[in-house]
Amino acid sequence: MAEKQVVSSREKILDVGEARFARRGFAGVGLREVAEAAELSKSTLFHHFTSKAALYCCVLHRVLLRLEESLRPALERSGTPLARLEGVLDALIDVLAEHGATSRLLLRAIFEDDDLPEESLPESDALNATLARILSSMEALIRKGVKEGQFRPISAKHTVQTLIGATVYHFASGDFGAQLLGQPLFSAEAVKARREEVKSLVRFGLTMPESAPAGEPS
Amino acid sequence: MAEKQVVSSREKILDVGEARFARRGFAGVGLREVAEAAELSKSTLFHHFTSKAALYCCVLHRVLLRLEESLRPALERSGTPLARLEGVLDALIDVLAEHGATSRLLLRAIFEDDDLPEESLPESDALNATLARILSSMEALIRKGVKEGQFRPISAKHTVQTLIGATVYHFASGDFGAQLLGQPLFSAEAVKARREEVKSLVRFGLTMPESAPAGEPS
DNA sequence: ATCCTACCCGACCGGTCGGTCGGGCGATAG
DNA sequence: CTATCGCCCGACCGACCGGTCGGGTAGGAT
Repeated sequence: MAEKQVVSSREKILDVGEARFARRGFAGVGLREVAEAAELSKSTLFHHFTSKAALYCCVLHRVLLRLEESLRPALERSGTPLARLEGVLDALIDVLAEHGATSRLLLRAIFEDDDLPEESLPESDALNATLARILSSMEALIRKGVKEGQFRPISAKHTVQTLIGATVYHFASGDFGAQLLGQPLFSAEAVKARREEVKSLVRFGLTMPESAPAGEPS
Repeated sequence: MAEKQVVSSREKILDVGEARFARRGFAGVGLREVAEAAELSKSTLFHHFTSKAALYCCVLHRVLLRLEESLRPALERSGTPLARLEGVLDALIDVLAEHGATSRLLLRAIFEDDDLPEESLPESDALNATLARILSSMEALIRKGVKEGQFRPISAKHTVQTLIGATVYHFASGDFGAQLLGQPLFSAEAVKARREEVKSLVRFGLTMPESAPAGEPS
């Protein structure tokens, strides 16, 4: 018998932790709340996880592993880099849309460097390795293909949200985002590059007709 | 005498709160920590603010007011909508780059709906009104101008970060983001529109030469 | 029957949380 | 002089925090 119950206690704790941490963040969630929602005693949490921080890392790691698994087929499929990248983004969007908590968790993990204590748990190391794997494969894909494409419409609301989102996100990323980018986020070069990029996105977004042809009659 | 000291206690509390809340979030900051950093007693915090939530709202509101003030000249300047919007984004980038805490605070305010207790403080209402003002004026500007523009280079790293950032941000926005967008974030139409938008951004980003001509010789 | 292991629990620990209370201090008004 | 007011403080509160402890229970191996 592989599983003791319909769903193991460990998985149930991770499920609850994923939902709770996504909604209120690391500091905002109490272990009593998690235990109660998982229909377990708080002591049992410490039987499965060594600390609250370890539980948090395990939750994040499971999310990243699930994400990697969802992206892998698209990454390994044959075809042009553009088609493969679009497939990856399709898969990314699908998995984010399916699990509402995933993106919140990722965003927190990316821009909340200070949630966890400074010491690095073994769980956090495994987590970072998985994240690095995902990012490097996507970056390699982008770096490989330089193609031209045709435009697609974006509504004004989508445009403003994307611009604000991308910009706020950029500067909100902190040390973690700087690590992704490979240079300090607030350096003069980075600010200048960001500015040019946003201007380009604006010009790009504004070339799109505002009415959406894809469904949505309202 | 308008000011009692070089900087009033109230402003000092707001300064400390801004930095701390940006770094660790609402639940992650204790009032003792704030009081100590502001060189005041914790009791004094409650003399100036009715509760921790009220203090948090006042911090956010001050940030938004400062942001609105920075954007106003660019918004009111004459010129084409494209030039004005670029000026607004310039100002936005400048203010975000200058105050590192601002963007983190904004991101939290946008995607952490559950940080604050459910009841709406009077402070939070004023805050939401200011946010709505800023967003509507930017959206009106975008909606007004549909122009074509020339491209600017984006590096692969910038591209992947923007794509991930914009996408994660989109799905991380939750109820607050759905309010910005005017429709549910996870509806089939929204997912489809988002997918098309991201594809367009990919094609757009990939048409850019990867070497940057604008300064930056390294 | 005995032992071991995995799993789970209630009770409890020291410490910290947001928030309250009564009073002290200095300036201004009468 | 006293009264008042804005500002500030130390001491304190009940509730809750993350984490520990000793014990209980079921099952598989011997």
